[in-house]
Amino acid sequence: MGKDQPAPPPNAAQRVEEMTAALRAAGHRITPQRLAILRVLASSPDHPSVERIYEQVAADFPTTSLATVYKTLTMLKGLNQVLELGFAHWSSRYDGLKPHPHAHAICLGCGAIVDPDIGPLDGLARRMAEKSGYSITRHQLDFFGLCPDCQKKV
Amino acid sequence: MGKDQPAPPPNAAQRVEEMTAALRAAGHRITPQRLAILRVLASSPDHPSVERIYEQVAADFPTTSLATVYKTLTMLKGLNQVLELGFAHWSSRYDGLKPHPHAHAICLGCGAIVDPDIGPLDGLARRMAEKSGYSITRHQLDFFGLCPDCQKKV
DNA sequence: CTGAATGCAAATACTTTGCACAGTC
DNA sequence: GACTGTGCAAAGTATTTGCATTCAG
Repeated sequence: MGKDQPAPPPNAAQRVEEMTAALRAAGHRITPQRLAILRVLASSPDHPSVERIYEQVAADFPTTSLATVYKTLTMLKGLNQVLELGFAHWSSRYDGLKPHPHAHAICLGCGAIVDPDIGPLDGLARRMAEKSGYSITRHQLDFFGLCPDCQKKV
Repeated sequence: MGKDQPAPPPNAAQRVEEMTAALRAAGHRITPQRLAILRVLASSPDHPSVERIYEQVAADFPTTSLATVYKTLTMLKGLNQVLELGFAHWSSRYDGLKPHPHAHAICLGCGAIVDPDIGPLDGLARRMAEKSGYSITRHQLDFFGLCPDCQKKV
């Protein structure tokens, strides 16, 4: 049992299935380590960092290495089974529950990340494509501020 | 004379003034190195990297160091005189012309960055604040894809 | 003159890579 | 049994920091 872990989402088991299937379909093997990583991803609505995923995996699987976590995440990213939230000054965070681009709010105080549905960005993406001439394949929208808890602490 | 540098924007001189004033107002000194950095920022619509800024500054000012460029940019960031576009797997890029958050399109082929006006994100920011309870102070919206030139090359 | 800024080099943080061994299919 | 995946350690990249020297105000 973790510290203040949010409740695992209802579709966790299903997501593990999907990710497993995607790996197999791409000709990759399902090792115990990978399965453990998938389970962590599928049950973490809090967008864990590599380090955090590693800690949780290492709990049941002490011999796991950070490198394996990195490699697995890179693989899942390539299969669009996990969304990487990359930042300049902090380590990346990962979303294995909704592996398609969507807006996030990041707390500058404690690092908490949430992703309520605020509607699609298709309109903006289309306008950007038109005005820039770029062919857009991916996007990242991050709002930075303070979460309710950290607002109180100031 | 640079390589394929875009034309410097008309308000370059004015922006140098503004940035200089902001530095002075904050009690910082205007050194030749800093002035050179400001000039590069004010005349670069292409969102240069630190390395690129450094190269240009070093052209007229061979003794400049990367550390100074980093320190100056951090300072300007704090004064909201430059916008940092931070990414996970590439070095940050800087916008000294429009130092307030706005959408960008990044070419995954050549790294070109453009920022046509696609309208404000206030609505989304408000919705995110309401739904998340976060107090939002800053945002970053990036579209990734291929620029017109790189589309041809594929 | 005096304290802030520079420039060098060393340190840091995160991520990737090479390779021998282990374990899945 | 073949060959991918793992885990360790070393390498790589981007950025920050410490400190003696220099210089702007």
